[in-house]
Amino acid sequence: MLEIKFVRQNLSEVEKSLSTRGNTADLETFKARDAMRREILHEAEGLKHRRNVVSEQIADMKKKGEDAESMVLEMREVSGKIKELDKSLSEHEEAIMTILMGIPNIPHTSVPVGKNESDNPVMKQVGKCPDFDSDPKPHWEVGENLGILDFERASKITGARFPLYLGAGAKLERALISFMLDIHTMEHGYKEALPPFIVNRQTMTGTAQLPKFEEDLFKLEGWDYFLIPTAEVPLTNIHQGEILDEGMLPRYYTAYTPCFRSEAGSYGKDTRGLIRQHQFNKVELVKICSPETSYDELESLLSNAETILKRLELPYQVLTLCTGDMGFAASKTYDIEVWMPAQGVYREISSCSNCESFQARRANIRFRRKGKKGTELAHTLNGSGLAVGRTFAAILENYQQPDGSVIIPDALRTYMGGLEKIEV
RNA sequence: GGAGAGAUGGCCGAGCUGGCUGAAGGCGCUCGCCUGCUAAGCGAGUGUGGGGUGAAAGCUCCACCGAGGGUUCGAAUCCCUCUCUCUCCGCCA
Repeated sequence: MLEIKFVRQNLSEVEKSLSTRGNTADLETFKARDAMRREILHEAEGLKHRRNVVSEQIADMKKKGEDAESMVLEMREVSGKIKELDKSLSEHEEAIMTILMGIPNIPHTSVPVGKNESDNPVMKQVGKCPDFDSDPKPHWEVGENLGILDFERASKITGARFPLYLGAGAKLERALISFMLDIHTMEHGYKEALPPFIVNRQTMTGTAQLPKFEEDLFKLEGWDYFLIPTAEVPLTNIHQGEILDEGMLPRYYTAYTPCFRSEAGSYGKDTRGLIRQHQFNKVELVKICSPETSYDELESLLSNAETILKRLELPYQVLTLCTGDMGFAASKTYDIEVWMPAQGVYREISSCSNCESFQARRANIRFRRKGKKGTELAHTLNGSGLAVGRTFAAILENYQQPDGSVIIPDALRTYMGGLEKIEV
């Protein structure tokens, strides 16, 4: 959410930034409601002041045994008026909130303007794409042939877009999770968390999944609770409503969680394999920091995620998302895409964003500078480090052998009990 | 699931027979004094959000005692609903 004052004072800038993202908002209504709100607020506060003063007089008079009946009658009327004003005030505030909640973050000045994913500039490409004598198989074929992935039985158990890992496959997924968490906690300084996988409405609103994107979420029947679509949600909300000491910043958190997404509107996309599932595993990185450090923190967050791919020796590229392709809460986002040889394309495996104060304002995450009065909003960042299922898929495709087996990347072997190769 | 107790400022903790209580007292923290050092002691200050005014410091007003409603001229204090925490019983991984 943007600051109401900022929107009030920068209407045209907000409108311009919205258009580069391909969004609109009812700023006319905002302007009108905002003006009315302030007018009513002024009147209501004046009456409340009068009520406070007169109530004190009434107390004095009663103490002296004097008759205060006429004042009581007058105040009865004033209180009625206040009640009316407060009601209309909250209506305006609700309407303003609805508009404000629907406005995406303002892109950072360094973000390239563009319409969609085809306008995302490639920043760099790392690693060498493997050569294959014959056409490489897609990961679902590799996995099913090895008996480590079973989509048919998964759909029997639940339905489409759920994974079933078996044997060395289940173990590989678990190994990847441990591998990623160990690097982030032991080498990059993140604190490991194991948060709830179900969160309430306020938490979902804090990180901006709500109110706008409710249809993307799984909601529990009979509860105002939701399955998390990413660990970004519980991790960023750890300090929801808190005022942190400057010395506590930056906070780095990492967690493995399953992620649940309804994938509404993606029918027919990536129907095969691990790429687009209703449930998938992810190791997430979250940072909470002071505003002046957040763009440096974004660069190091990106490099923390890249480390995983480098250690696994998987080829990848990094893109800067253009204004039209960025997520709702982000000011700037880098995507990491891993090489998928069977399709001959790079696929997103991590998305690293600086949300500046956009989420912090909603989740009320503030900090106090030493020796300074007042509080400031923190900046929040998040990134995948990495999407585990997609990493699994990339390993199957990049490390597949002509005989159908899959070599385990060196870095992972200790996590696989020394296993060097998965074969039938 | 049944019975009871509670939720107050950074923390602890009064107030809860309604009216100078934004809130006693203590701890912590900041600044100053004192002091071989440290500790102790003394003095002052120390919440958040939102209006108005001002270049700013500031001044001023409104709101906030878990959340939301209600009663009242007036609510931290009374009533209702909800959430959470704790204790006991039951059930259970």
